[in-house]
Amino acid sequence: MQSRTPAPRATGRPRSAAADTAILAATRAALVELGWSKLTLGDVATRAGVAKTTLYRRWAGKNELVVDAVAELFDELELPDSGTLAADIEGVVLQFAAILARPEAQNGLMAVVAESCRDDALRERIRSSIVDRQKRLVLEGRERAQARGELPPEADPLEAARTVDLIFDMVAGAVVHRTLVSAEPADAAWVHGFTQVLLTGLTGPAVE
Amino acid sequence: MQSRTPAPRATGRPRSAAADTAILAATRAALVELGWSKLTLGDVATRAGVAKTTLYRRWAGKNELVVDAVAELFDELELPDSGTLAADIEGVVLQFAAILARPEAQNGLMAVVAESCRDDALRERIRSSIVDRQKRLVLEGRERAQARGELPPEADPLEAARTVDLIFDMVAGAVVHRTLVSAEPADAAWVHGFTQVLLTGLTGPAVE
DNA sequence: AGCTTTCGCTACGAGTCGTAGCGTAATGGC
DNA sequence: GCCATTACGCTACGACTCGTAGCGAAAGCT
Repeated sequence: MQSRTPAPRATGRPRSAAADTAILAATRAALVELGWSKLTLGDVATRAGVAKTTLYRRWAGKNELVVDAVAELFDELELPDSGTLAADIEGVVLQFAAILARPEAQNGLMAVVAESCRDDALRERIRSSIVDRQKRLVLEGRERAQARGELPPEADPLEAARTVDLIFDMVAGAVVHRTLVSAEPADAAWVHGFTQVLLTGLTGPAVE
Repeated sequence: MQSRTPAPRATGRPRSAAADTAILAATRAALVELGWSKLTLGDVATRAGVAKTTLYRRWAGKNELVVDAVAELFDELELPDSGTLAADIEGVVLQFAAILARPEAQNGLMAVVAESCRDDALRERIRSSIVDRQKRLVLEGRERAQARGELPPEADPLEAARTVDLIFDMVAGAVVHRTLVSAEPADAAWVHGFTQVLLTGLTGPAVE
């Protein structure tokens, strides 16, 4: 799931699974204390109680390691079934905001996204282990809302995919920008206002 | 405006303004070719035709230099007066997307934002030289739309400021996420759909 | 002139990188 | 139980970047 296992051999000493979890935890701790730029693989190895060479045997570099370490933070994301689309959105956005509020997520996420601009393999790794898992929530929430009749059904599947992508970029982008650029907390009040605008638009009912 | 001038002395040899522009241009060129992580100040100095020590005399480090280099890209941002709120939004968002499509902006922007998580001075520098200039466009566009009657006027100035912040995070966040995370172009079709959702909401008229 | 500040250049210690080499530990197959 | 195979811990290494110090020369102002 995490380190790209290079076809696990049937013979020989198996890789320590405990080392994997220790390394990823140490990476997050180092992200909190040092941030991205001052994080060194040697330091992570020391924290995790493993040799530096072990790190290089499992991950190609700092980028891949941090992606895996941060990806685990998003494992807890779940789509609540609150009964209404608005409540579903507010619930999942609040979860997302809570993860982004953690310093290890802030320090790691933007840095690897920046690196992915020049590394397609890294971008693919981010997409498969972080982004797609988030996007699935949008897909499920949309289907649920359409079943409830809260959203009009899409006939064209290609058009539907475009809409899901748009919504996803709007939701994730707004929370990320609020948290990391504006540096303000995406708290319950903000999430409520955001959901109102997303559902009814600027010209719609007053924003609460 | 760019390098934090340390109280320009009236006496002595003045700093070469040509060196400043050459350094910032060289920084952008290095961002395109090398990306953030492999960009070194020694390389920038060589490209700009100045000594490495000159760089360190003007900027505290890589972060500050890249912020100033990227900030210049946003100088061209202007709010068009298209007659309707929707057209105004589409116009300015397309401009913003065009800037974010440039590799020097992609490589530099996210990296400095990531660094700013652990450096309040850097965050303030980004805010004053990049973010606030963008936010002013939202403010102007909103006032213009309210004068036209396209948006309801806000009585409470504090509430109005909150709404402007929300809209700004939604617009900038969506474009940034689309461009840098989803890695898809924010072209005219996407901007049109985005504007529709922003104005009328998901439950409003069909997206297109 | 004389003063002040900047500039280009060189050199330096400190720190990190990623790898190679070695002996040892932990599996599965015979 | 023995052996082949792989992972592990450890040390050491060259290469590179960092940020700074020191110097003489250049470019302004009064």
